[in-house]
Amino acid sequence: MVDDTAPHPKSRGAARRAQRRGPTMEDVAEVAGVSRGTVSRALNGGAHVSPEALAAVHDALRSTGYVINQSARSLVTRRSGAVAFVLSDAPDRLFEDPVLGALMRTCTQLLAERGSSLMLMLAGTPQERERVLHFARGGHVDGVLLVSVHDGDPLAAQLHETRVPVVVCGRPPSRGPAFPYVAADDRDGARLMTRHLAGRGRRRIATVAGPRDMAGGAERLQGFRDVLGRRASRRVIAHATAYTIDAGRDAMTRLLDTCPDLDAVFVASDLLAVGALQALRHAGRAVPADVLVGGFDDSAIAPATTPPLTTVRQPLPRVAAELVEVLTQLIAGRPASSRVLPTELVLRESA
Amino acid sequence: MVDDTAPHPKSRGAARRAQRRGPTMEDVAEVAGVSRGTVSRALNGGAHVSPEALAAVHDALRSTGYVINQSARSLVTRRSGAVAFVLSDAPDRLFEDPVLGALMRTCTQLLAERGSSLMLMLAGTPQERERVLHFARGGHVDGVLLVSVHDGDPLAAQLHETRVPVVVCGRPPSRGPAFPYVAADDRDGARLMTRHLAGRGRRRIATVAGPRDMAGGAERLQGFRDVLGRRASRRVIAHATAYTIDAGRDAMTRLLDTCPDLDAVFVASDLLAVGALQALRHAGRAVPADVLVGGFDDSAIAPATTPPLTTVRQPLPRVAAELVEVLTQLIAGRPASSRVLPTELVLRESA
DNA sequence: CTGAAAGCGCTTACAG
DNA sequence: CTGAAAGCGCTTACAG
Repeated sequence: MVDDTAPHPKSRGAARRAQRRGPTMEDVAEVAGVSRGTVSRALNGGAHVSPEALAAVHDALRSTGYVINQSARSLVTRRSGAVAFVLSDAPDRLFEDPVLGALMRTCTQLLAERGSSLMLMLAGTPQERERVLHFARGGHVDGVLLVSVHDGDPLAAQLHETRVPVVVCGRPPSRGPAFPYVAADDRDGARLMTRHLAGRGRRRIATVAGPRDMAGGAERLQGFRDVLGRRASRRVIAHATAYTIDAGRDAMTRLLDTCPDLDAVFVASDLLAVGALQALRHAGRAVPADVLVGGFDDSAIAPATTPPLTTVRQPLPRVAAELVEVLTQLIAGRPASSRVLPTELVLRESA
Repeated sequence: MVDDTAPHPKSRGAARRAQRRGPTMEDVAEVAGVSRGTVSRALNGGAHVSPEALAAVHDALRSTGYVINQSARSLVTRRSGAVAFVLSDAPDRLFEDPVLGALMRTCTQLLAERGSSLMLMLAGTPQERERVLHFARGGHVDGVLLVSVHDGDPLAAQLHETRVPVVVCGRPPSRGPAFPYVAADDRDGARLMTRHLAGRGRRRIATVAGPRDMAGGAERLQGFRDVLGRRASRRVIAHATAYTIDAGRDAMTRLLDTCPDLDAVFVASDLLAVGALQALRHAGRAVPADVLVGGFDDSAIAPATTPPLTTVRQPLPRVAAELVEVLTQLIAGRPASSRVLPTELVLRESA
């Protein structure tokens, strides 16, 4: 006769389940009639597991409704399964930009397909940056996607010290650590647009450049200069203070002041172009009759401006895909190199 | 004489550090001259720890550069420290909307202040939804912020079964599970705008309503009807198929067809209004001279449309704050009730 | 192929 | 107030 009141293995599992803990790997093993180790192996690729055991485990998995405990797994594998999407610039107004949304969305999706998650992190303030570093050092994330870095950004250098895998979106400033990056070919895109403007017979071509210290800005301005040479005098260049509609309006207004006879303008982002169009309208200049306006990005807003915006397309889905790909390589310990993706001119009505 | 070659406790820690594992709580305890338990207590509020021990631990914390291992902590506390921000609708075009960006940004920030992280998750496809459920069941997230649910969304019901804390952004469909929600007062906002339109002497007021099955849409339409009564015939209502610029243009075009004599239109979102303005312009109707246009949201695009958009402000920062607050309560096991936040009219030039 | 066992780094009753 | 110890749920050499 056995003492039925004595606790035995089976009752433990039952009790645990009763208190809503969810089945553990031990429970699955019990149901499948194998050991915990075998269940684990079956879950992780199924190498060194017999077909029968595999089948039994799979049955047990569904019958128990097993869900792995990621914390327990992470504790031993030292992989969190998450990636930080870090907005390195003061992101107050950054979120207005559809470009960012598109990037975030595609990254989230591609990461999910690889079983990883996107953790959104802000890094505009010192405390926020400290938090990012903390996450990197503590292994809370396996890698970081660094978006919108600007010159002299302290975060990049600090991240470098943590040795966490990092890939930068956009060409990073030359003075920071040499992280791999993925960027659209900003310079060539700017050349494409500037040439287009010049090709339409305009003589006085100006540009609203991006903020001086931000990724992409310098490249696009350089492309503009490549085509225009000495004609690209300072009077013809206005730097926006941020990538926002308001900043675009202000910069365009200044441009109209310093260079009233301009007949075309290359604006370094679509959002800036929305502002530039406003300023032009306000000044009574017709687009494209009096002034040709070319944007950059081909974001969701471009076809919706008045008139619809001729712009340079950044291949955002590809940027996102390469970003995720490169980071995945890095996390796996494999080397990965930067990629620069081609841009293309998208003709609409503004130029 | 002691055998110096024998491994002893201290050498273990040193070896571990050498292989770049980072200091553990054990190391901190050793440096502070206390036990691991005391370090843990010091870290978790410092209750039942003497001032001296506390000081010693804090010194050791900085001198060792200790960073907690979140996985280990989560394993025992059953708290992940992360919250899922779930985009329940097919999010293809959703990310265009600055409203979403603002919401995400503020939530991320407020969550960070409370030591939690925002995990972005898409839930447009069955696989994506399954992933969300998996995360909820597996405790990978402590709670979920459900954004943009629509009628008949299967995710809500399934999430309910997992018993994970959920708070919905926007008024959830009446037939789903009764999650607490945080919403702007859509109905009252719509009334405000419709009354404003009527107050400016317009006789033929139409509306571009949101998609039939989406959160907010029904409420805003109801508010419109509240004011207009029987005058709100079907001819005067066009439903957009999504909250996008394109859908706004299409809906406005249809409206112009069915109700060519309209002299004012209440558009259920700013992004839709951008499209509506395009359609109006294309049809040669001057805004506001011929047609008054009122939007909803007061998103970043509103001041930048042509003409600047009169709209209804949703208090997004407050929505985000309440969302985080309610979810925090729920996670802590305290009950929390829904909140509806007041909206206000923002007068610009379109109406 | 498979099981027993050690170990990942914490937290938290339990004694004292 | 504090330490010793159990335990959270996994993975992964190590034997067999």
